[in-house]
Amino acid sequence: MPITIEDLASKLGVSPSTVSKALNDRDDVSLRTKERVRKTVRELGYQPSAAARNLRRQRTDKIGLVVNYPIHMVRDFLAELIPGIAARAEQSEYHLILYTAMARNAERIKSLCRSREVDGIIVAWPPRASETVALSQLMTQEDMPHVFLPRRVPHDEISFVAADHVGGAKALTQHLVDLGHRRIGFERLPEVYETDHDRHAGYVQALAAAGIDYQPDLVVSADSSAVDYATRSFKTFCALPEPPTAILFFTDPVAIRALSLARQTGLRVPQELSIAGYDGILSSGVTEPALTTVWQSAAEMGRLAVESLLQLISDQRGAPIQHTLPVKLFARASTGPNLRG
Amino acid sequence: MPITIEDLASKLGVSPSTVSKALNDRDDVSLRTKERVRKTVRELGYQPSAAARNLRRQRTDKIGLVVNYPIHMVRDFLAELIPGIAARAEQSEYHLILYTAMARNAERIKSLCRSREVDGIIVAWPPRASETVALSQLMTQEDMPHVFLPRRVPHDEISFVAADHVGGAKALTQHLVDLGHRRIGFERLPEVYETDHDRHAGYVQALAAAGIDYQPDLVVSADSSAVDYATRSFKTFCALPEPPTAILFFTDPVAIRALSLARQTGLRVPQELSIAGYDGILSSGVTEPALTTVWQSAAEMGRLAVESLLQLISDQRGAPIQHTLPVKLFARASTGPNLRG
DNA sequence: CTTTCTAGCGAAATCGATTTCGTCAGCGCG
DNA sequence: CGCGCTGACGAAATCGATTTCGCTAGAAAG
Repeated sequence: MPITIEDLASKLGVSPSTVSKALNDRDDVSLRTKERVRKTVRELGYQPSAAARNLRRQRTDKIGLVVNYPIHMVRDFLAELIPGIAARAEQSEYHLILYTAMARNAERIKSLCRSREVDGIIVAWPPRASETVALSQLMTQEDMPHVFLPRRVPHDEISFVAADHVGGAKALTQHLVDLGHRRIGFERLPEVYETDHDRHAGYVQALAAAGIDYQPDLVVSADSSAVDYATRSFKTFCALPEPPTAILFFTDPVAIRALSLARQTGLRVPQELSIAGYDGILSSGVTEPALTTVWQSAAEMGRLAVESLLQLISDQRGAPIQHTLPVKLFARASTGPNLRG
Repeated sequence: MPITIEDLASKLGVSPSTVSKALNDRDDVSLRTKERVRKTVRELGYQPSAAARNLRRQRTDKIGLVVNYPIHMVRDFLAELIPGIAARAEQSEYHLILYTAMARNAERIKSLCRSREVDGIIVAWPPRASETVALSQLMTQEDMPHVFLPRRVPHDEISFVAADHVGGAKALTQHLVDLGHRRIGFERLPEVYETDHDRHAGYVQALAAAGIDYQPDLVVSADSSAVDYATRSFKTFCALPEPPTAILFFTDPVAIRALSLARQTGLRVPQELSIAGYDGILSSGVTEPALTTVWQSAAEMGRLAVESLLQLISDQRGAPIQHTLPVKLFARASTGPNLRG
């Protein structure tokens, strides 16, 4: 039903090849003919069939975003990331296709590669390095350019865009040290995650730089399988013989939960306890007191991921691209001077 | 480079047509052959080329989401909407393509229709009914099924999924009336927007039902062009000879801003002033005090939009589908009994 | 005047699937 | 035995663009 290139050609009295070449600005078409073609295209509102050109050109001008994680757990981040990706992609005449229902399913990613419905893939949130490596190998075999997000992958051949979690945790810890804290609690996840490893390293580095001894009992492993592990972690800290005067929680939601637990317990924040989060979700600015946190710009990561991917797509055999973005410290009211010595 | 149907066919010693028919489960292929084909497909990991089948079948199994609005203004809603849409679409083997950079650009929507790269379109946020109608006509001409979101369109032939803003504003107003308020401030937008019209209608209805006279000076038009119109609206309310004891703000962010302005002014919420928002953004639950608001489930709207769209796609000439979803009242701590008589 | 280019165009192949239509073998039936 | 029917398959057309490869006419060169 829509106008085809053939319709156009016969209306102009030329062949379809000429029309195609005119539209793609090849140099074996006269200027006069190009003008005529373009004029008629505008008049008729001709738009080439995406399917036909995809088939012939063997590319689609689309990139895929595979979210390999329960979406509700990363909503805030996605809310920034997706517009960031889409905006940058559209600048280069690419569009974004979303694949959300393929959690941990290598089989589906393989199908996606083979169907060739995208020219490249951004994979978000495979939290373990081992999974990441497996997925990367699979996509490499299928000749599918790809970039991982939002954490580094300890592997030279894999492209990623990550936030600098060493630097982030270090900056937060440093901030607390500057406020006079010396007993700083640190909530961590099981060490299989690179992110946890990095943040812990940042914490350790900042302590060392300040000449503070590392005290293992101030580091609490969150039992993320428990329903309300925020409460659990918080209580563990409070139950210590000598509780910390400041605590770094692993994510903002946990820290926000801790804020209200502290209120319930009658602990004043930040006078009696400083609390900091991590990740800079949208809500963190409006709590009472406002939460100190570090922020990784998801939109910026998305933008960079697209740029890296486009480069991988054009440079057939280019080197992997790895970006580590600085994170920014937001020192707010939930952290304050250590008044307990 | 990837395996084609021809490779498969020659490996099996049958024709491509037979392979295709086997995979599409046609009944002029023997069961034995089907089994053989399926087995080999699994072994080789064959996946049909999306472009080729799109071209031949004249459909793509993809739907487009056109966000016709500055994204940063609707981030919270999008964070819910997009996963809702994607999840429902993927249940039916559809995928979602995002188009964000086509604000107010009918030309680009027309191109999208003609390129046939999607089978249907969900259009989010054309705030004015006139725009909506124009876009709808355009897409109808191009034979492109489409659904609008997230507000009603005053037009019988246009499909949409909307939240019930009359009901929402009514419920909020009623809630305040129940708390003993009789001077209830209402912030509104210019009336060109259906949403504003509906909410105002709900406010008026609730007042009437409670036997309270409508007082024009309690209704403040927000000057949404001003940078900090939240402050402006708030001050206008406070400057009234007889200020309201409760205020309904147009959106949660404005209400959240009002909360902190009230704190600065020394006005206690809710004892001296009740404040309510609208839209149920994620942050609203963590303010101090927690914000009373109404919530429209964006995920649910997305789900419904996809279902409507799929139906429009299959029923070539089906009737338009219109859904108005109830909104839910979240009565929280920012509204309380009227203590000022 | 012949030969050689070159600019500009078109015919046809191509991308990889689906679908239509025709073929053929085998079977049942009169 | 001949006819029609059916089940199973393949050849070829098709979707709508792009790209390769010729072809031709006229200009330039000798």
